[in-house]
Amino acid sequence: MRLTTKGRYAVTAMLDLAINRDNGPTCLADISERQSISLSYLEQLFSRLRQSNLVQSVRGPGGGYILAHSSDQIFVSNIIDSVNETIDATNCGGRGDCNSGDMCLTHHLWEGLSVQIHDFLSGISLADLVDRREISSAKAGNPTIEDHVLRLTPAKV
Amino acid sequence: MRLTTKGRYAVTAMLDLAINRDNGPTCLADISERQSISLSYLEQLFSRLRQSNLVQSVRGPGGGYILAHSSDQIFVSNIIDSVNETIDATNCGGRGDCNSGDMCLTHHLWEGLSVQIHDFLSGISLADLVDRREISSAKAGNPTIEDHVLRLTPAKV
DNA sequence: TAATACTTGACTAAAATACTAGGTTTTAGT
DNA sequence: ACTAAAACCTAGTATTTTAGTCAAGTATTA
Repeated sequence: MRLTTKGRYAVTAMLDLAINRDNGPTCLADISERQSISLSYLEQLFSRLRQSNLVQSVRGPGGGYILAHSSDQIFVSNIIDSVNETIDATNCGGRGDCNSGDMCLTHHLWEGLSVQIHDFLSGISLADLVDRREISSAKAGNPTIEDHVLRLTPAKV
Repeated sequence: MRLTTKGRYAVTAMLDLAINRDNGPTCLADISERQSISLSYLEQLFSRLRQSNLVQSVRGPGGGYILAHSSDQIFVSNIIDSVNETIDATNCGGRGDCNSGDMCLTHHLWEGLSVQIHDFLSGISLADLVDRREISSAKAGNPTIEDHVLRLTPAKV
């Protein structure tokens, strides 16, 4: 989980798509102008979004991008995961060969926290943002904060 | 709100401090060895943490750093805010002189989302992490997810 | 008084971010 | 068939951030 302006750009662009959904495919040039994001940077972002099957492209004149799913099925976490590489939370490259077990404490700890945040953002859909609804727990089926429990390995420091 | 390995380092180091609290001040060299973070990088991070009044330094032999408050009064959001510059969510540098009002839509939108995440991390204290307790809502007074409502300006796209 | 420990600042390398430039396909419309 | 609009692709570049090193301090106290 990485949270920077890059993710904001992607969420903003996807939101633009969701808002203009009724007008058919939205071309990147329009998004670029409306949201003040460089066209080529958008192309990079949408390349990833397309590979993640969050959008579908329509080539040729009048083409552009459309959401691959309904806006209540696309969540902020999906978008951010799509454009950001995930952080390697381990110090040993995931091999688990760390000395004295200390790394495993902090590794699992941060991983748990990261899951928390991820689950939280999994509860906010594009539809939520568009409709300005209360997020999470307003919709049945979404995990509420009470559902998230940190599960950690025993401390050893 | 920015979420990278830098914040993870800071949270990890602060957690190390919380765990070793009973042994008096903890020196950065010990944290460096236990958590595999370079000493000088820790110095940079703790310079910020001290300026934010999250830790206090004890100079001289046997010195080190101690938490400036009890571990249930220090929250993950405090730590991350301390070491990361905040993102400017506006395209116009906060002057609000954006054309056609589109920026203000996305600006307020992202700002609202950012507040959500921030409030969420404000519900997780160092004590929660140390004790591996259920986070948030397990403690009275912490905001629950239901308390957070996105407040946005009217759309205009 | 010397060891310990924090402070400060300058510097560097690597990575990520944001953008630029210049193409190539694809395809709707004429 | 031609044209233009759009996706799509590749490569490069500038800036910022991240992560860390190095060096020369200052303060504390055993």
